[in-house]
Amino acid sequence: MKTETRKDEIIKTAAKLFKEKGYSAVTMRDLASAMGMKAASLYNHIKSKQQILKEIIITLAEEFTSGLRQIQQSEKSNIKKIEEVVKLHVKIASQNPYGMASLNNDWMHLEEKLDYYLELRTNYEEELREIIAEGVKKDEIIDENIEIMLFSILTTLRSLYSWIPKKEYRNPEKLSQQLSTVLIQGINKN
Amino acid sequence: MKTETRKDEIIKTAAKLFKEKGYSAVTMRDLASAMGMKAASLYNHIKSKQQILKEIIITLAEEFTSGLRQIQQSEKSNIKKIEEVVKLHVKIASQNPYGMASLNNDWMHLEEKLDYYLELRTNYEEELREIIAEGVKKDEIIDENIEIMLFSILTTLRSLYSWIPKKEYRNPEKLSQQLSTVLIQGINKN
DNA sequence: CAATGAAACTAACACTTGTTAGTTTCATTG
DNA sequence: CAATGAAACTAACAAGTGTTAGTTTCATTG
Repeated sequence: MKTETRKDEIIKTAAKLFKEKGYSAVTMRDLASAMGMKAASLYNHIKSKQQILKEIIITLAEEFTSGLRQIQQSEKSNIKKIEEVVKLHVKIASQNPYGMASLNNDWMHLEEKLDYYLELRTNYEEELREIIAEGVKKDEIIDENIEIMLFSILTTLRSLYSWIPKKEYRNPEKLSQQLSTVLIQGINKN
Repeated sequence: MKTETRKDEIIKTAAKLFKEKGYSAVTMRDLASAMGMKAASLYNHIKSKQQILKEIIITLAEEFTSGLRQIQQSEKSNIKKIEEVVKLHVKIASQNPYGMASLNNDWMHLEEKLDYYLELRTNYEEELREIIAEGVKKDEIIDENIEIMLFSILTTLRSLYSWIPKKEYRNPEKLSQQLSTVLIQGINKN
């Protein structure tokens, strides 16, 4: 683990600002000011505003992709696989909640890398859909509309970044376990 | 139901554009071009770009607030109340998915009305939290972390706008029912 | 048919945007 | 101590921003 470069600091700061106002509303002067420098100085470290967004989003998207692939290849039940997916999202969102905001809200501002991002995203959804479908086939999961189950789980997990900074969610183990319970068992007592 | 004014058309078109690129990335020239006119002409109908955002968001936020108040005042079980909340979200998101995108993603760009919006939002969350807490107290709902149940339900409902335009969700009755099942009963078969 | 008024237009404004070019600062190193 | 190189700076740019002022178009109406 090498020490953090100036470029890394800029990207981290940018992610924080992007979370608050969105990519388009953050100017290079805003970012420079948050870094304690002038806008032009940023360009000693980064190539463009666009590149910052790209690095934030693509890094995260690839983390999700490789994380899910590992889960997919394991020999667990499909319910257990979903629990692992919950853990994956909690872990990544805990490590980088700011970046997750860009991933969720600013992906459409990717330029050259937009198609690549969409490919990763589509594949991710498809693999998760298959886990659910397998679960239904093997009688682990109720025979309800698969798209709705997928939607419900995925949107909850995708929004994690906005709740995780609150103090009651500092413990990723506990959060993952509680979230799994709610998503899988529901909230009904009977 | 009076006929749609030019102003209404502008706001509707703006909501569509805001959904695709976000408030900050949509210019008045983009909006004008989508309306088939020049940017300056927009100002015959609207006061400012900011006013468009305000009308989109505040209208929706107030719809949610009054909708939830009615549910709260009814004499149903808390589980039934949650089912009604699901219906409310499905109904509003079906009617105005574009506006919902602004409500979810661009509320931070409200200026004078930001505090008012945040008040409505906080109250909404608090009332829903109370329904869940009541449900737990009355043994209708499992005694799990209330914040997590609230989070899970609310984020799913808040993201509805992005899935509803897909054809399989055209039937609001069916969608509400299926969503309620998944959110309340979970996905587990046992 | 003259007057009205809604709704478009052209032209321009002051300011902000991302980015580039070239320069300065200064601790580290041969 | 001279040379290096990372990291800041100033100044400027071309393009784009929201918005205003004043004007034109033209169907509707008294």
